[in-house]
Amino acid sequence: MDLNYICYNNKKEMWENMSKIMVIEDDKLICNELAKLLEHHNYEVYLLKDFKEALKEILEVSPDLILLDINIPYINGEVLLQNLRKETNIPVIMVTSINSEIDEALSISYGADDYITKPYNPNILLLRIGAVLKRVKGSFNSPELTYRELKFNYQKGIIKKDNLELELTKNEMIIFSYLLNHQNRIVTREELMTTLWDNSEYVNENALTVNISRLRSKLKEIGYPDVINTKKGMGYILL
Amino acid sequence: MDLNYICYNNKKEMWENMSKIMVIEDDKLICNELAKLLEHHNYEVYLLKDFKEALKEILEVSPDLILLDINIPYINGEVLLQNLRKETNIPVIMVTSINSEIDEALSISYGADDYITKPYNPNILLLRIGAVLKRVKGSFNSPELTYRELKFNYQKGIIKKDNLELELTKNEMIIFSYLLNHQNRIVTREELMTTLWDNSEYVNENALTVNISRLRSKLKEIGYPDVINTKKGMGYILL
DNA sequence: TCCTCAATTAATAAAATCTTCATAAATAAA
DNA sequence: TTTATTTATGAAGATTTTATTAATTGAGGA
Repeated sequence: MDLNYICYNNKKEMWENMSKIMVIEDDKLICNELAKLLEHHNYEVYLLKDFKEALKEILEVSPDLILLDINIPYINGEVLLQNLRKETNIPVIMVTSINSEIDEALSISYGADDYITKPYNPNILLLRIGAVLKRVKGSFNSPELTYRELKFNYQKGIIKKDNLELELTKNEMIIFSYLLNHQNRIVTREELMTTLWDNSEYVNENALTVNISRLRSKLKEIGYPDVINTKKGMGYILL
Repeated sequence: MDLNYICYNNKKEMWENMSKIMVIEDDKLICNELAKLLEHHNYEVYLLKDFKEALKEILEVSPDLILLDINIPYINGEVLLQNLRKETNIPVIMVTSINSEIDEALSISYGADDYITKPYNPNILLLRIGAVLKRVKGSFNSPELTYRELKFNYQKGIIKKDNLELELTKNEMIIFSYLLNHQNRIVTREELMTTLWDNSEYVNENALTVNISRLRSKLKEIGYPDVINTKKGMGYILL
């Protein structure tokens, strides 16, 4: 059978959790790079090199997201987008050439969910993809924050070290990620309190202490006993 | 010139004391109200209505704080926040819609310094803004004050010399940073007293002396025995 | 309904830092 | 040199802040 698209990353056992992304792009180089990038981030990638039957194949594959290059020869990406929108709501991220602001405005008015200009930063692309998928599916692979040898996945609520996994509770996660995101300074207890409990009525001061204590002991379990440093009278800081 | 942001309150003579706040929000009504509110409280307000070039303009304006609406169309505020965090530590307060608990949690995981839900009480917003600014006040633009070969990081509460690190306690930090910020003159003991204990009369004169003594011995540890110079009957000065 | 687990409170313990005290040193004045 | 005044230091003791552990509550799942 003569497939018009290529599917990378066909580890079937993972399919259920993976998001399908269809890339419509005529430049082979970019195509391959994109495929690698996305594959590496656990997306299931389909490449489409031209617009022949594009619509049909989109409907067949039913990707979770389409990355659409607007400068495909012979046909205008916007037209495809317009046609697509008549059939489905699959989110589309338009990839436009540099400084074509008009395109940006237009693609959105035609129903693109986001746009990105070439040349783009791969990380930004990934973030945008993640954001769009999250909007649509309510879930997406949130990037993992790393701290030393630890990988912290907020969405899943786990910290990984090699193949050790640590499950954090909601409060522990909030504390850890706040500290993680402010490694450069002392974080006051007050700050953590508002982060955890907003302006909620009165919550015992000690609740925070207890939560930190538990978080510490969990971190200790995987060999990080002294990462949360107490600055008495000032707050905490991640070492 | 076609500015993408608007600057309110441009009384130049006040700029130095004023904090710049960049508001990223698409709703014009809210925008204007916010601008009025903040302006009225002597903030220098910049409005950004969409995300085109947001990052670039943020870096250009270099605000002291960013108020970021998470529900801007086309792109996700979280993505901007993530990207922003790669470049700078400008504090961000996320403004989230009412029933988006996920967003609240996420904004923290992405490194927001605080969040507030719509509709918000203006006074609470102001308080939060004040709190965040106070945290970073003074030290934001130059997180590390240098003194000879010493780097004093107020936010981390440490003094570094090469790879030696000295941890200071709260009082020691207050004293050292005060001296550091007034290197050019003699600082009276009285001044230091009020800085440390405000006006509480009940504190023994000697408490200050003892605190200075300890600070000195710590500085001595890293090879700076004589930096705090006593001017008998007058005060202290940093050599 | 009961059970489980996380979150909070409560009670107590442990630290770290701060202040005081007693006394010594340093400087200025007489 | 002597004396007075100011500052230094070292070691308690006190205070405040944070930790720990256990008990209670409360929500969600079996």
